[in-house]
Amino acid sequence: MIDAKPMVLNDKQKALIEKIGIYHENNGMQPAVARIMGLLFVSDQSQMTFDEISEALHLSKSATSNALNLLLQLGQIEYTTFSGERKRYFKLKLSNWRDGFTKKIDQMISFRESLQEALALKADKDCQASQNIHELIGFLDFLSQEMPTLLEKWENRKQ
Amino acid sequence: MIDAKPMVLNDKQKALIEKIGIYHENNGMQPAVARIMGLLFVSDQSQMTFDEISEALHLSKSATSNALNLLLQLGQIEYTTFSGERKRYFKLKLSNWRDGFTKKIDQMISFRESLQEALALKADKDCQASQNIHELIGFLDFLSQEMPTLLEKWENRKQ
DNA sequence: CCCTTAGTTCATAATTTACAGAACTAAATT
DNA sequence: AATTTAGTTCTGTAAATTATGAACTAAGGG
Repeated sequence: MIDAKPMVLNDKQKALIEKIGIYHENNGMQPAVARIMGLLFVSDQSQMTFDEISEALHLSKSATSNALNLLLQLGQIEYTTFSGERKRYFKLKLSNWRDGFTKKIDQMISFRESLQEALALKADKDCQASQNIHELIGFLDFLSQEMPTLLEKWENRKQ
Repeated sequence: MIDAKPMVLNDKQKALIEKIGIYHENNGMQPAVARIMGLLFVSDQSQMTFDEISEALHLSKSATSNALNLLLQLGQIEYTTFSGERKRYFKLKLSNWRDGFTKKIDQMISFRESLQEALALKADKDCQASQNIHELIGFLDFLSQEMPTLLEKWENRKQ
C-alpha cells in the first residue's frame, strides 16, 4: 500500500502548534500530549492517524501511543474508524470544551472542603484569618450556584 | 534572645496542610511552595516568620527563601514588619482570591488568541473543525463579557 | 502459515525539577 | 570590631518526568 502524502506543516503552523502546546502544558499536560493538542487544532486534515501524528511531531510510537490514550481518557479527543480498516482516525472532541470548563470550575470549588476543615480546626473562629476563609467559602458557594445559570445563558445565546 | 515557643502542629493540621498543599500543586505550584500555602491556611498564628515556616515544614532556608519570594511575587502572600525588627511576618493575602479567580479566567480567555490564529491559518474556513473553533471563540467571548457582571453580583451580595 | 499493519508494553536513557547545604551579605547588637 | 540575625545566592544532587527504542501482541491479508 502506498503511503498517503505526508502531512507538511509550514513555519506558522509549527509555531502555532508550539504556542497551543505551551498553553496546554501550563494546564497540566506533558509536552508531547500538549503538542498533539496543538497539531489537531492547527491541522488542515479533519482527522489524523496514529502514524501521521507521530511523523508530524517527530514522536516515537510509544510516546504517541501513551499521549493518544491519555487524551482519549481525558475526553479531549475521539476517533472514528472505517470498515475494513484497523487504523483509527483521531480528531479533537471540541464539544467537550464546555465540560472542560465545568471541570475546571468544579476543581476550584472542590477547595471548599479543605477550607471548611481549616475553619473547623481554627482555635479562634472569630479572628481575621477565619473570617477571610469564611468569605472565600461564600465566594465558592456563589460560584457553584451561578455556574449553571451562566452556562444556560450561553446555551440560549448560541442559537 | 529567647526563641518564641515553637509552632506545634497536630496530626489533623499536618494532614490538612498536605491536602491543601496537593491542591495547590495541582494548580501548578511546586511542593514546598504549596505546603507553605497549606501552613498559612491552617496555622493558628495570624502571621508567621521565615524561621517558623522553615521549622514547621522542615524546609531548608534556601527552599523557604525561594518559596516565600515566589509567593510574594504571585501575590499570594504579604508581610508586615515591626519597627526595630528586621524579621518579616508573613500571612496569606486572601483578599487576592478574587484577583486569583479573575487571573484563572483570564488565562483561559488568553487561549482565544491562539484559536483566532488557528482559524486564520485554516485552508478551509467552513469545515466542521473551523466552525468548532469559531464556537469556542464565541464561548470565550461570552465568558469575558459575563465575568465582570458575575463579580459585581458577588460584591453586591456580599454586603 | 508467514508477513504486514497498527499499535502496546517495558526497560532504560536523558532531562528537568526541587530541594539541601554551604558560603555569602547586609543590617543590627554587644 | 566581632557577633548575631535574617535572610539570599550558588553549587550539587536525588528524585521525578518525559521520551526513546526494542520487543511484543493481535488482527488481517496473501
